[in-house]
Amino acid sequence: MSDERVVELNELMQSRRDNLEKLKSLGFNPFGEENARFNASNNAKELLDNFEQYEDKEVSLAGRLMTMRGHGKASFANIKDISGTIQIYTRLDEVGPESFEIYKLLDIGDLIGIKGSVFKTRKGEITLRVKEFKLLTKSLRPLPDKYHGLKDVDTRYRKRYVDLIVNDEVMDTFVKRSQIIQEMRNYLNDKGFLEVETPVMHPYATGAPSRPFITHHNTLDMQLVLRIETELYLKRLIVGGMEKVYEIGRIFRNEGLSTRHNPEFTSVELYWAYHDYDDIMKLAEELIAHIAKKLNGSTEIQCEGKILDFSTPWERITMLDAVKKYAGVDFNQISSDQEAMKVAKEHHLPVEDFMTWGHILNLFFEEKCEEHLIQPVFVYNYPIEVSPLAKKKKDDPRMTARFELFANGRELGNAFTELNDPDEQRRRFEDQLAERELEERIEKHKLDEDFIEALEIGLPPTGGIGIGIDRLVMLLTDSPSIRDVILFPTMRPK
RNA sequence: GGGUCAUUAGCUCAGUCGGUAGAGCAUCCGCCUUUUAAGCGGGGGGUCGUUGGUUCGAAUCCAACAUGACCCA
Repeated sequence: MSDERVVELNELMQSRRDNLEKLKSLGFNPFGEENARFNASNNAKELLDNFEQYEDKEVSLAGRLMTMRGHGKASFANIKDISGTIQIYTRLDEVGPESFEIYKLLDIGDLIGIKGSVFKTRKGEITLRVKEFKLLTKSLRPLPDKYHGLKDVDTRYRKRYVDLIVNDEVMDTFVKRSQIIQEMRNYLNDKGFLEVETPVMHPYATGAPSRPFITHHNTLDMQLVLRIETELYLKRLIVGGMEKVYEIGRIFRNEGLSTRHNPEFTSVELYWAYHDYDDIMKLAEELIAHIAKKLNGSTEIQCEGKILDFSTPWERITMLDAVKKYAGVDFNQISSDQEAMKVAKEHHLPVEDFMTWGHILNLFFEEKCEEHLIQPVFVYNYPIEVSPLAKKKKDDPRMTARFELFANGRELGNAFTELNDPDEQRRRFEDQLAERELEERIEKHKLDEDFIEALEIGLPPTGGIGIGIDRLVMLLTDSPSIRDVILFPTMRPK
């Protein structure tokens, strides 16, 4: 720390550094001890929930000092740990004059360890009566207002550590996020799925229609891209005989930011050999119902003022029926691309020249139906044009054995019976690439020859699904923005 | 990419018609041994996002830029 820097400190920070210097001069340097463990006997919630058990008993606790209310020769304060907040009460005549002098050098935000006993104040608040305390870390910057907290969203996302300290619901959301992922693993592991890790850095972008982030490997002197999906590597593992695999991991898409999109996000993809999309549908609804029940004790979820019921089985509707129901257009009565285009224009949909019957059906679905899908629902049988990796329906070659699951008007997952015919897969990839060129959107896409080769070795009949973890967490924690469920969302540097 | 809004003390916010800025919390000093948004008395703290412009004079009006939020594509 240069002298120049010290001069820039404002009054609030200077006062904390002054207190630190006073503590050091008294022989207490909170940063100076390498053996600074503090073994707390309890957390705040245990003491609050089990007062009868702990009343007048000696306990210890560690946490952050959140508020202080001095009373001359005594003081009340609140201590917060991950479980909650408990009041402490410190008296000059109980800790002694030397300790009380040190107590007076504490600041809000300091981390302290306390030994004491539990009692109830006159007003009935369960309180820890301090016998000894130890300053574990000095906080050198002020925390936000104890009452109004930190509201500025920009600061909340950039300084998430402060957000977590002062906004309890933020901590709650991220604890739940962790539990959701844990329950997902528990469920899949119990079913015999194998968790695997496939490369994050790919030689080129494949599989999904998205722009990649591009990077470079120095020694190999080659371009690499960050993955935009995990699908093709996981299916290679099914070829290899793994039979039931899943990967929970980060995906990177070089696209816009919004309340529903962050450039890096987390997905789970799973693949199940010798099964199909019907089996995956049952697995998906059970998986999510399981997570909801573990998280909230119920399959009913409160979300944006609505009650969403995840109890199984969920509603199932074909895309054709959904479009008929919500857009009032019966694509069974439309046979040509020209006719479909005409109807789309009548409905003022943003059509593009390359679009065919299936694209337009899908466009109707996206534009007119998705927003109505509030209760959990599987929409199945997707047009082949928008499903390059899904198996064609035997009885209707325009359609694939694919479904997406929706809740609260948003897509949560995408699944299908995997296309395993290598020659058809090659044709679909080629069509997809040709379409990309027409759209002039995508660069650096190449046909994944090695994946085709894997299919030639033989992919068993397989069902697979990808679920957006962030969107699932948004739903289950009633968070309106994806930035509320990602600890450090992508931001421009200030 | 387009539109709307926001940016004032560490935090949360006022600031009227253009006249060089206020409150609560926090902080500092004094008093206070069951308070709890503790209380009482006193003090300090600001390049009003940045850069220009208009004006005798700009937190305030105008423009550009920066960052963010919301809506649209």
